[in-house]
This record gives sequence, structure tokens and C-alpha cells, in this order.
Amino acid sequence: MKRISLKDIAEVVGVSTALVSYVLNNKKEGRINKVVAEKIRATAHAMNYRTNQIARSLKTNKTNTIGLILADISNPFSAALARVIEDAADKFNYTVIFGSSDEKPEKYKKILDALINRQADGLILSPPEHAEPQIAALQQQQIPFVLIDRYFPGIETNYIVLDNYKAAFEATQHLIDCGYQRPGMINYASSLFHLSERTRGYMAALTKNKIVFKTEYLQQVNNIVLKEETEQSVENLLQRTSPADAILFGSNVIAMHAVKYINQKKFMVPQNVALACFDETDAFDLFYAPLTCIKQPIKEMGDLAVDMLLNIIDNNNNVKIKQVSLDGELIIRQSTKTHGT
Amino acid sequence: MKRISLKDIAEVVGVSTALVSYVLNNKKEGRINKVVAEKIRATAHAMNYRTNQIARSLKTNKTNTIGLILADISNPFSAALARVIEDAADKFNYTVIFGSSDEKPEKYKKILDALINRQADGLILSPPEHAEPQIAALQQQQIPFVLIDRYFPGIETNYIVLDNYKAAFEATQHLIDCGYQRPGMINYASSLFHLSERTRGYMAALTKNKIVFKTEYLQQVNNIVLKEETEQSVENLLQRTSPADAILFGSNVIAMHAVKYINQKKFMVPQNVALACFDETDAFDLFYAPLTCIKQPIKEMGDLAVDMLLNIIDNNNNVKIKQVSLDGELIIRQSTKTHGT
DNA sequence: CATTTTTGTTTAAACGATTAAACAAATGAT
DNA sequence: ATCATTTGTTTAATCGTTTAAACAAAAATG
Repeated sequence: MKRISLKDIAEVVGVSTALVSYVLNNKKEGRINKVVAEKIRATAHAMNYRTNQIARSLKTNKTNTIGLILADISNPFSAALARVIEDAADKFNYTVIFGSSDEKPEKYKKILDALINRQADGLILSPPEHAEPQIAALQQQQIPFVLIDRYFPGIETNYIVLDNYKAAFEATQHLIDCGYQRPGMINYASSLFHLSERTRGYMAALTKNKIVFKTEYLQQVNNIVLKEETEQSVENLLQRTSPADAILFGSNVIAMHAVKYINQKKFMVPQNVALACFDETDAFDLFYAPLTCIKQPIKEMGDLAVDMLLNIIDNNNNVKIKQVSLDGELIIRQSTKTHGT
Repeated sequence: MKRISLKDIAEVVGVSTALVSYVLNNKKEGRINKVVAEKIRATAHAMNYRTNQIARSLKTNKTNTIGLILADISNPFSAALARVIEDAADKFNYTVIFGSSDEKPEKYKKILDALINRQADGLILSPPEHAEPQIAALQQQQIPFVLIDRYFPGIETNYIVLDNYKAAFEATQHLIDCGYQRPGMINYASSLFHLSERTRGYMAALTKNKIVFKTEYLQQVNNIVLKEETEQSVENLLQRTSPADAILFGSNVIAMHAVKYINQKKFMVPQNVALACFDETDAFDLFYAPLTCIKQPIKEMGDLAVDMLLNIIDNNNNVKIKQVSLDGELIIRQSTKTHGT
């Protein structure tokens, strides 16, 4: 079954391909004979013609495609973001090509190459550690892109992120306000700025409240052996002479592992330990003490990312750099019920 | 910043574009002067050349792209499937373009068109209700595709699905074996075959065990107002003179809504009501009575789908139709602990 | 009625790659 | 020395669009 091309329609109708193209694209509005135009349209429809986007893209240098790289599409946060971006892109007739970096720079690079080779008009990226060179290269090649969720403070780029410092600060402050005096934190051992901002926010809240920071209260876990290290970290925080009485988790994934473990070990929440975490997740609603969490404005982030990106694309990269830091929303639930009652 | 083309390299090196193409694609292996070849490669690298896939695709009629349509990428089941497919595709150097149908035929159609226009080499589809005409059209146009998760019994297509009948049967049998005598079910009000198979499996298990089926025990919920109807259904099942003592949920989404409601209403699981559901989800691990569930072989499904699809693509559609029904795995947990102890 | 303008359509180049076929020069065979 | 083969490279067509420019015929203008 051969695909129908403009040429096929042109032959059937007995006109040139140019005319067919003009008609089907509604160009040269007034100038075309209505009867002929209608005939062309009818024939195109009858023959089930569909534009060959590849050919069009080659000519117009436009693919109407957005490349998206996230950490892991199967993680609820990534998935939700992907969904928002997909919907936003669709509104402007853009299609999304995606890949999961798994936080691995090599994989990230590979996907990035694939997206560029496929001539994506622009990119929305959530870069892993050590992706600075690739980001710089994109800038140098003037490829339109927007960072989302993360950015590198050393490089001037467009980005949309959560105000992680503020969010962590507020969450920690909330724990303290509830009467918890030894809040610990479990966060990724990572050089990613957005993650260290979370740690910084946590520490700042301690300082502000004159709580002496102890290194043992800040547990760092490695993404590769996340489950094991998270469990160990929970142990480290809770099984000590002066155990943490609250924990802030650096992400929903960490929280998930931790809560499962805490559940299994029968620590009581919030009596033995209060919990709060980044990223809202349905899952925590089922826990007997639903988790207080920092809800990221995913919809806003995705919409903004697409808007910004399309703006850059449309204006051929001549757009002032825009860096957006959005506020999270602290959703308070059972897991941080006021202490000491 | 102009993108570098073969022509640019050819000019710099002082050869024809053809030669550059041959070298960079490792064609005409033996015949090319090693020195020249090396020079071309070096120049290409120095100029940061990247193949214009669009141009290549136009000529070769191959995009190395798989189109993927799922119900909703932000649903964990879809996301997990997407991830597996992405990884599998990547192994064969294919990239994935995706869209979420939201179970809406019009949206599905729109995405489908976009994917076809973009000349995806093949499609992996999870079609919504009423998508039969589109499927038939694909066949007629000889576009390679594989259905996943669902299929239409009236149309002979390649597909990979869960054996939903068997899975539902086994889950129901398990409930009965645990001593529950009035198992109900909440499933989608949908004409989708895979969903009705679930219902059929449930009913067959009742019959097999000589349990009289009562219509009130089978609650149907509408996807558009899922939360409300699910809650109502739970009510309908549990607040009656002879309430259901167990419930099988037709999906993780239904289960999620239901469990939240059950939790809120303080029904005890499994004492008041045992629960089992389709689709394994992390979330249910946090519930005080983790849910017994039917785990779909997502990895296998995704891998198989990609394998089958690439096989069809490579063999130009001259492949025998393959219809695969995979077994689910019943994972037994607290929510169906033996009754009556 | 000659000229200009408008209307309707076609011609042809271009996008950036691939690749069969042609070609020239070097090497080998007789 | 002549012809055949091998080696290395180029020519040119092609994929399916888009679109500026050219063109022809019809209508309007003076």
C-alpha cells in the first residue's frame, strides 16, 4: 500500500503539485479557483492523503516536535510532568519525543543526541549530574531549550524550578513548630543543586530556631542502592541514644522506601517520629498517617516550560533569559500532627 | 549558528558529499582511501557534524521511531509500560513518540494521525473504546502496529495482553478459598474487551463455586466520574443487609479511590471486607493491609511488543499474526487474609 | 484597443541526505 | 603494449514537500 503524495493527487486532479500544496495548506487564499480547490480537497480526502511531515520538516526546517528528557518516566513525579507537558505541547500542535536519563550522564547524552538528530525544535530537560558540558554545548549551538526541575547555577540558562530552599525551610520550620526538636533529613548524596538547596533549607531552619545541627541527623543516600541506604539511614536516625523525632525526606522515592521500612519496623508515626517529604504522591494517602508533603506546582511548571520554550523557538532564540523559581505548597497531614499531646 | 551538513564537510575536505556520506556510514568499506576517510571523519568531528535524521528519513523512508499511545502516561501502569518500551526500543536504536488518549476516541485519533504523519515506522497502541475503525484503517494502510493491554476480538490483529479472564478468575477463586462468600466486584462500565473479560472471570469463579451471582455485587463505574461512582459503589456493596465481604477491583485506579474511601469510612480490611485488585502499585504497600493484587507482566509485555513490532517492520508486514495472552501473577497479601479466624 | 491589473496556475529550485551508476586512474594480466 | 580489473571518487537522481518567481489568460482601466 503506497502512501499517497501530493504528486498523486496532482495527477488525478490534473494540476501541479504546487497548487495542491497551496490548497491543502490554505495558502494564497483568495487566488485559487474555488471549484478546483474543492476538487483537490475532495480527492485528497478520498485518497486518504496525509502530509508527509518528514518531507515538510526538511523543507521548512521545523518539526513541531519537543524533545523531553526526564529522570525516569516511571516515577510519578516525572510521569505527571510528562503528562502536563504533553498536553501543553499538544495545544500548540507539538508532539513530544522523550527519554529517561536514569540520572546517568551517558544515557542523558545519548538521548540528547537522538533528540537533536531528529531535529526537535526545542528541548525540555531535567539534566542529571555532570551534564554541564552538554548544556553549554546546547547554548553554543543555539538549540532552544528550557531546564525544568533542576539547573546549574554556574550556567546562565532558562529554567523553571521549585524554590527548593524555601520549601525545605518551610517544611522544617513546620516540623519545629509542631514541637519536634530533633528533625533529621534523608536526602540524596548528589551534587545536583536543587537537592543541595533542599539540604540548605533544612539546615537554615535549624539555625534559625537555634537547633544545633548534628551531622548524624543529615543522612545522605546513594541513588544506585537507594532502598538499602534509605533503610540504613532510618536506622541511623532512629536507633540512637538521642533519636531524631522527625524526618524530612528529599523526595517521594526516598520517602516511599523509608515509610515502608518504618511501617515494617513498627515505628509509630507521628508518635515516634514525624514525617514530611518532597513531592505529593497518592500513595501516602493510604498510610495510616498520611504524609505531610511539599507539593510541587507541576501543572504550572509544565505549562510554563512549554510556553517559554515555544517563545524561544518562535523568536529564534532572541529572548531574554528567564529563570523562574516557583513556590511549593506545604500540605499538612497526619504525619506531622502536633507533638506532645 | 548554522547546522553543519554533509556539503559543508565535503567542501572543507575537498571531496563530494557522496564520499562523505559513504565514509560516515561505513559503506563501501574497503574501497575508500584510508587517509581521506580519516580526514573526513576528523573534519566531521571537528565541525560537530550530526546527521540530519529528517533528511535521512525522507530518503530512506525510515524514521527509527516508534509511536506509542497509552491511556494516560501519568497512570503508574501506563508509565511503567512506557518505560519498558522506551528501554526496549532504545536497544534497537529506536526513539519513542508518545501520546495519552485519556480513553477518548477523538483524542486517540488525533494522536494517531500525528504519529502517522510523522512517519513513525510502527505503532504500539492501547486503544480506547470505539477505536475499531482506526485499527481497521491501519490494517488497510498496512501500517505496522501491535496492540498492547487491549484488543478487539472482532479484528484480527497482533496483540499482547494479560489473560484477564484467567487473572480475574484466579483472584476471585482466591477470595473464595479464603472463606469469603459474597465477593463483589467494582469494574469500569466499558465495552472494552479486556475489562469485560475481567468481569467474566469474576462471574465464572462464582459459578464454579456455586455462588449465586447477584447483580448488586457487580458495580460498574464510569471513568469520567470515577471517584464519585467508586465511592458510591463501595457504599452499595457494603451498606446493605447482606453486604459483600470481599471486593475485586477492576484496576489500580478504582482500587485507589475505593481504598481511600474505605479507609476514611473506617471499614476494616480484611475483617469487614477483603480486597484484591488488578495492577500492582507501590501505593498499596503503605496501607495497613497491603492489597492482594494481580501483577501484570509489564516488562515482558513491553519487550514483546517492541520485538513483535520491529519484526513486522523489518519484514515489511509479511509476518504471521501473533496474539499473545500472558498470565498475571496473583500476589497475596494482608488484604485477603483468611476469613473467620 | 492598448495597457495595466488581477486571477489562477505552473515551473523549478531547494531542504540534506542516500545510492546506483558512471567515470578516471592505477594496477594487473597476457 | 594492450586490454581487463581493481580502486577511489564523482555525478546525478531521488525522497515529498514548500514557495518564490514566472507565466498565461481574463478582467479592468484609460
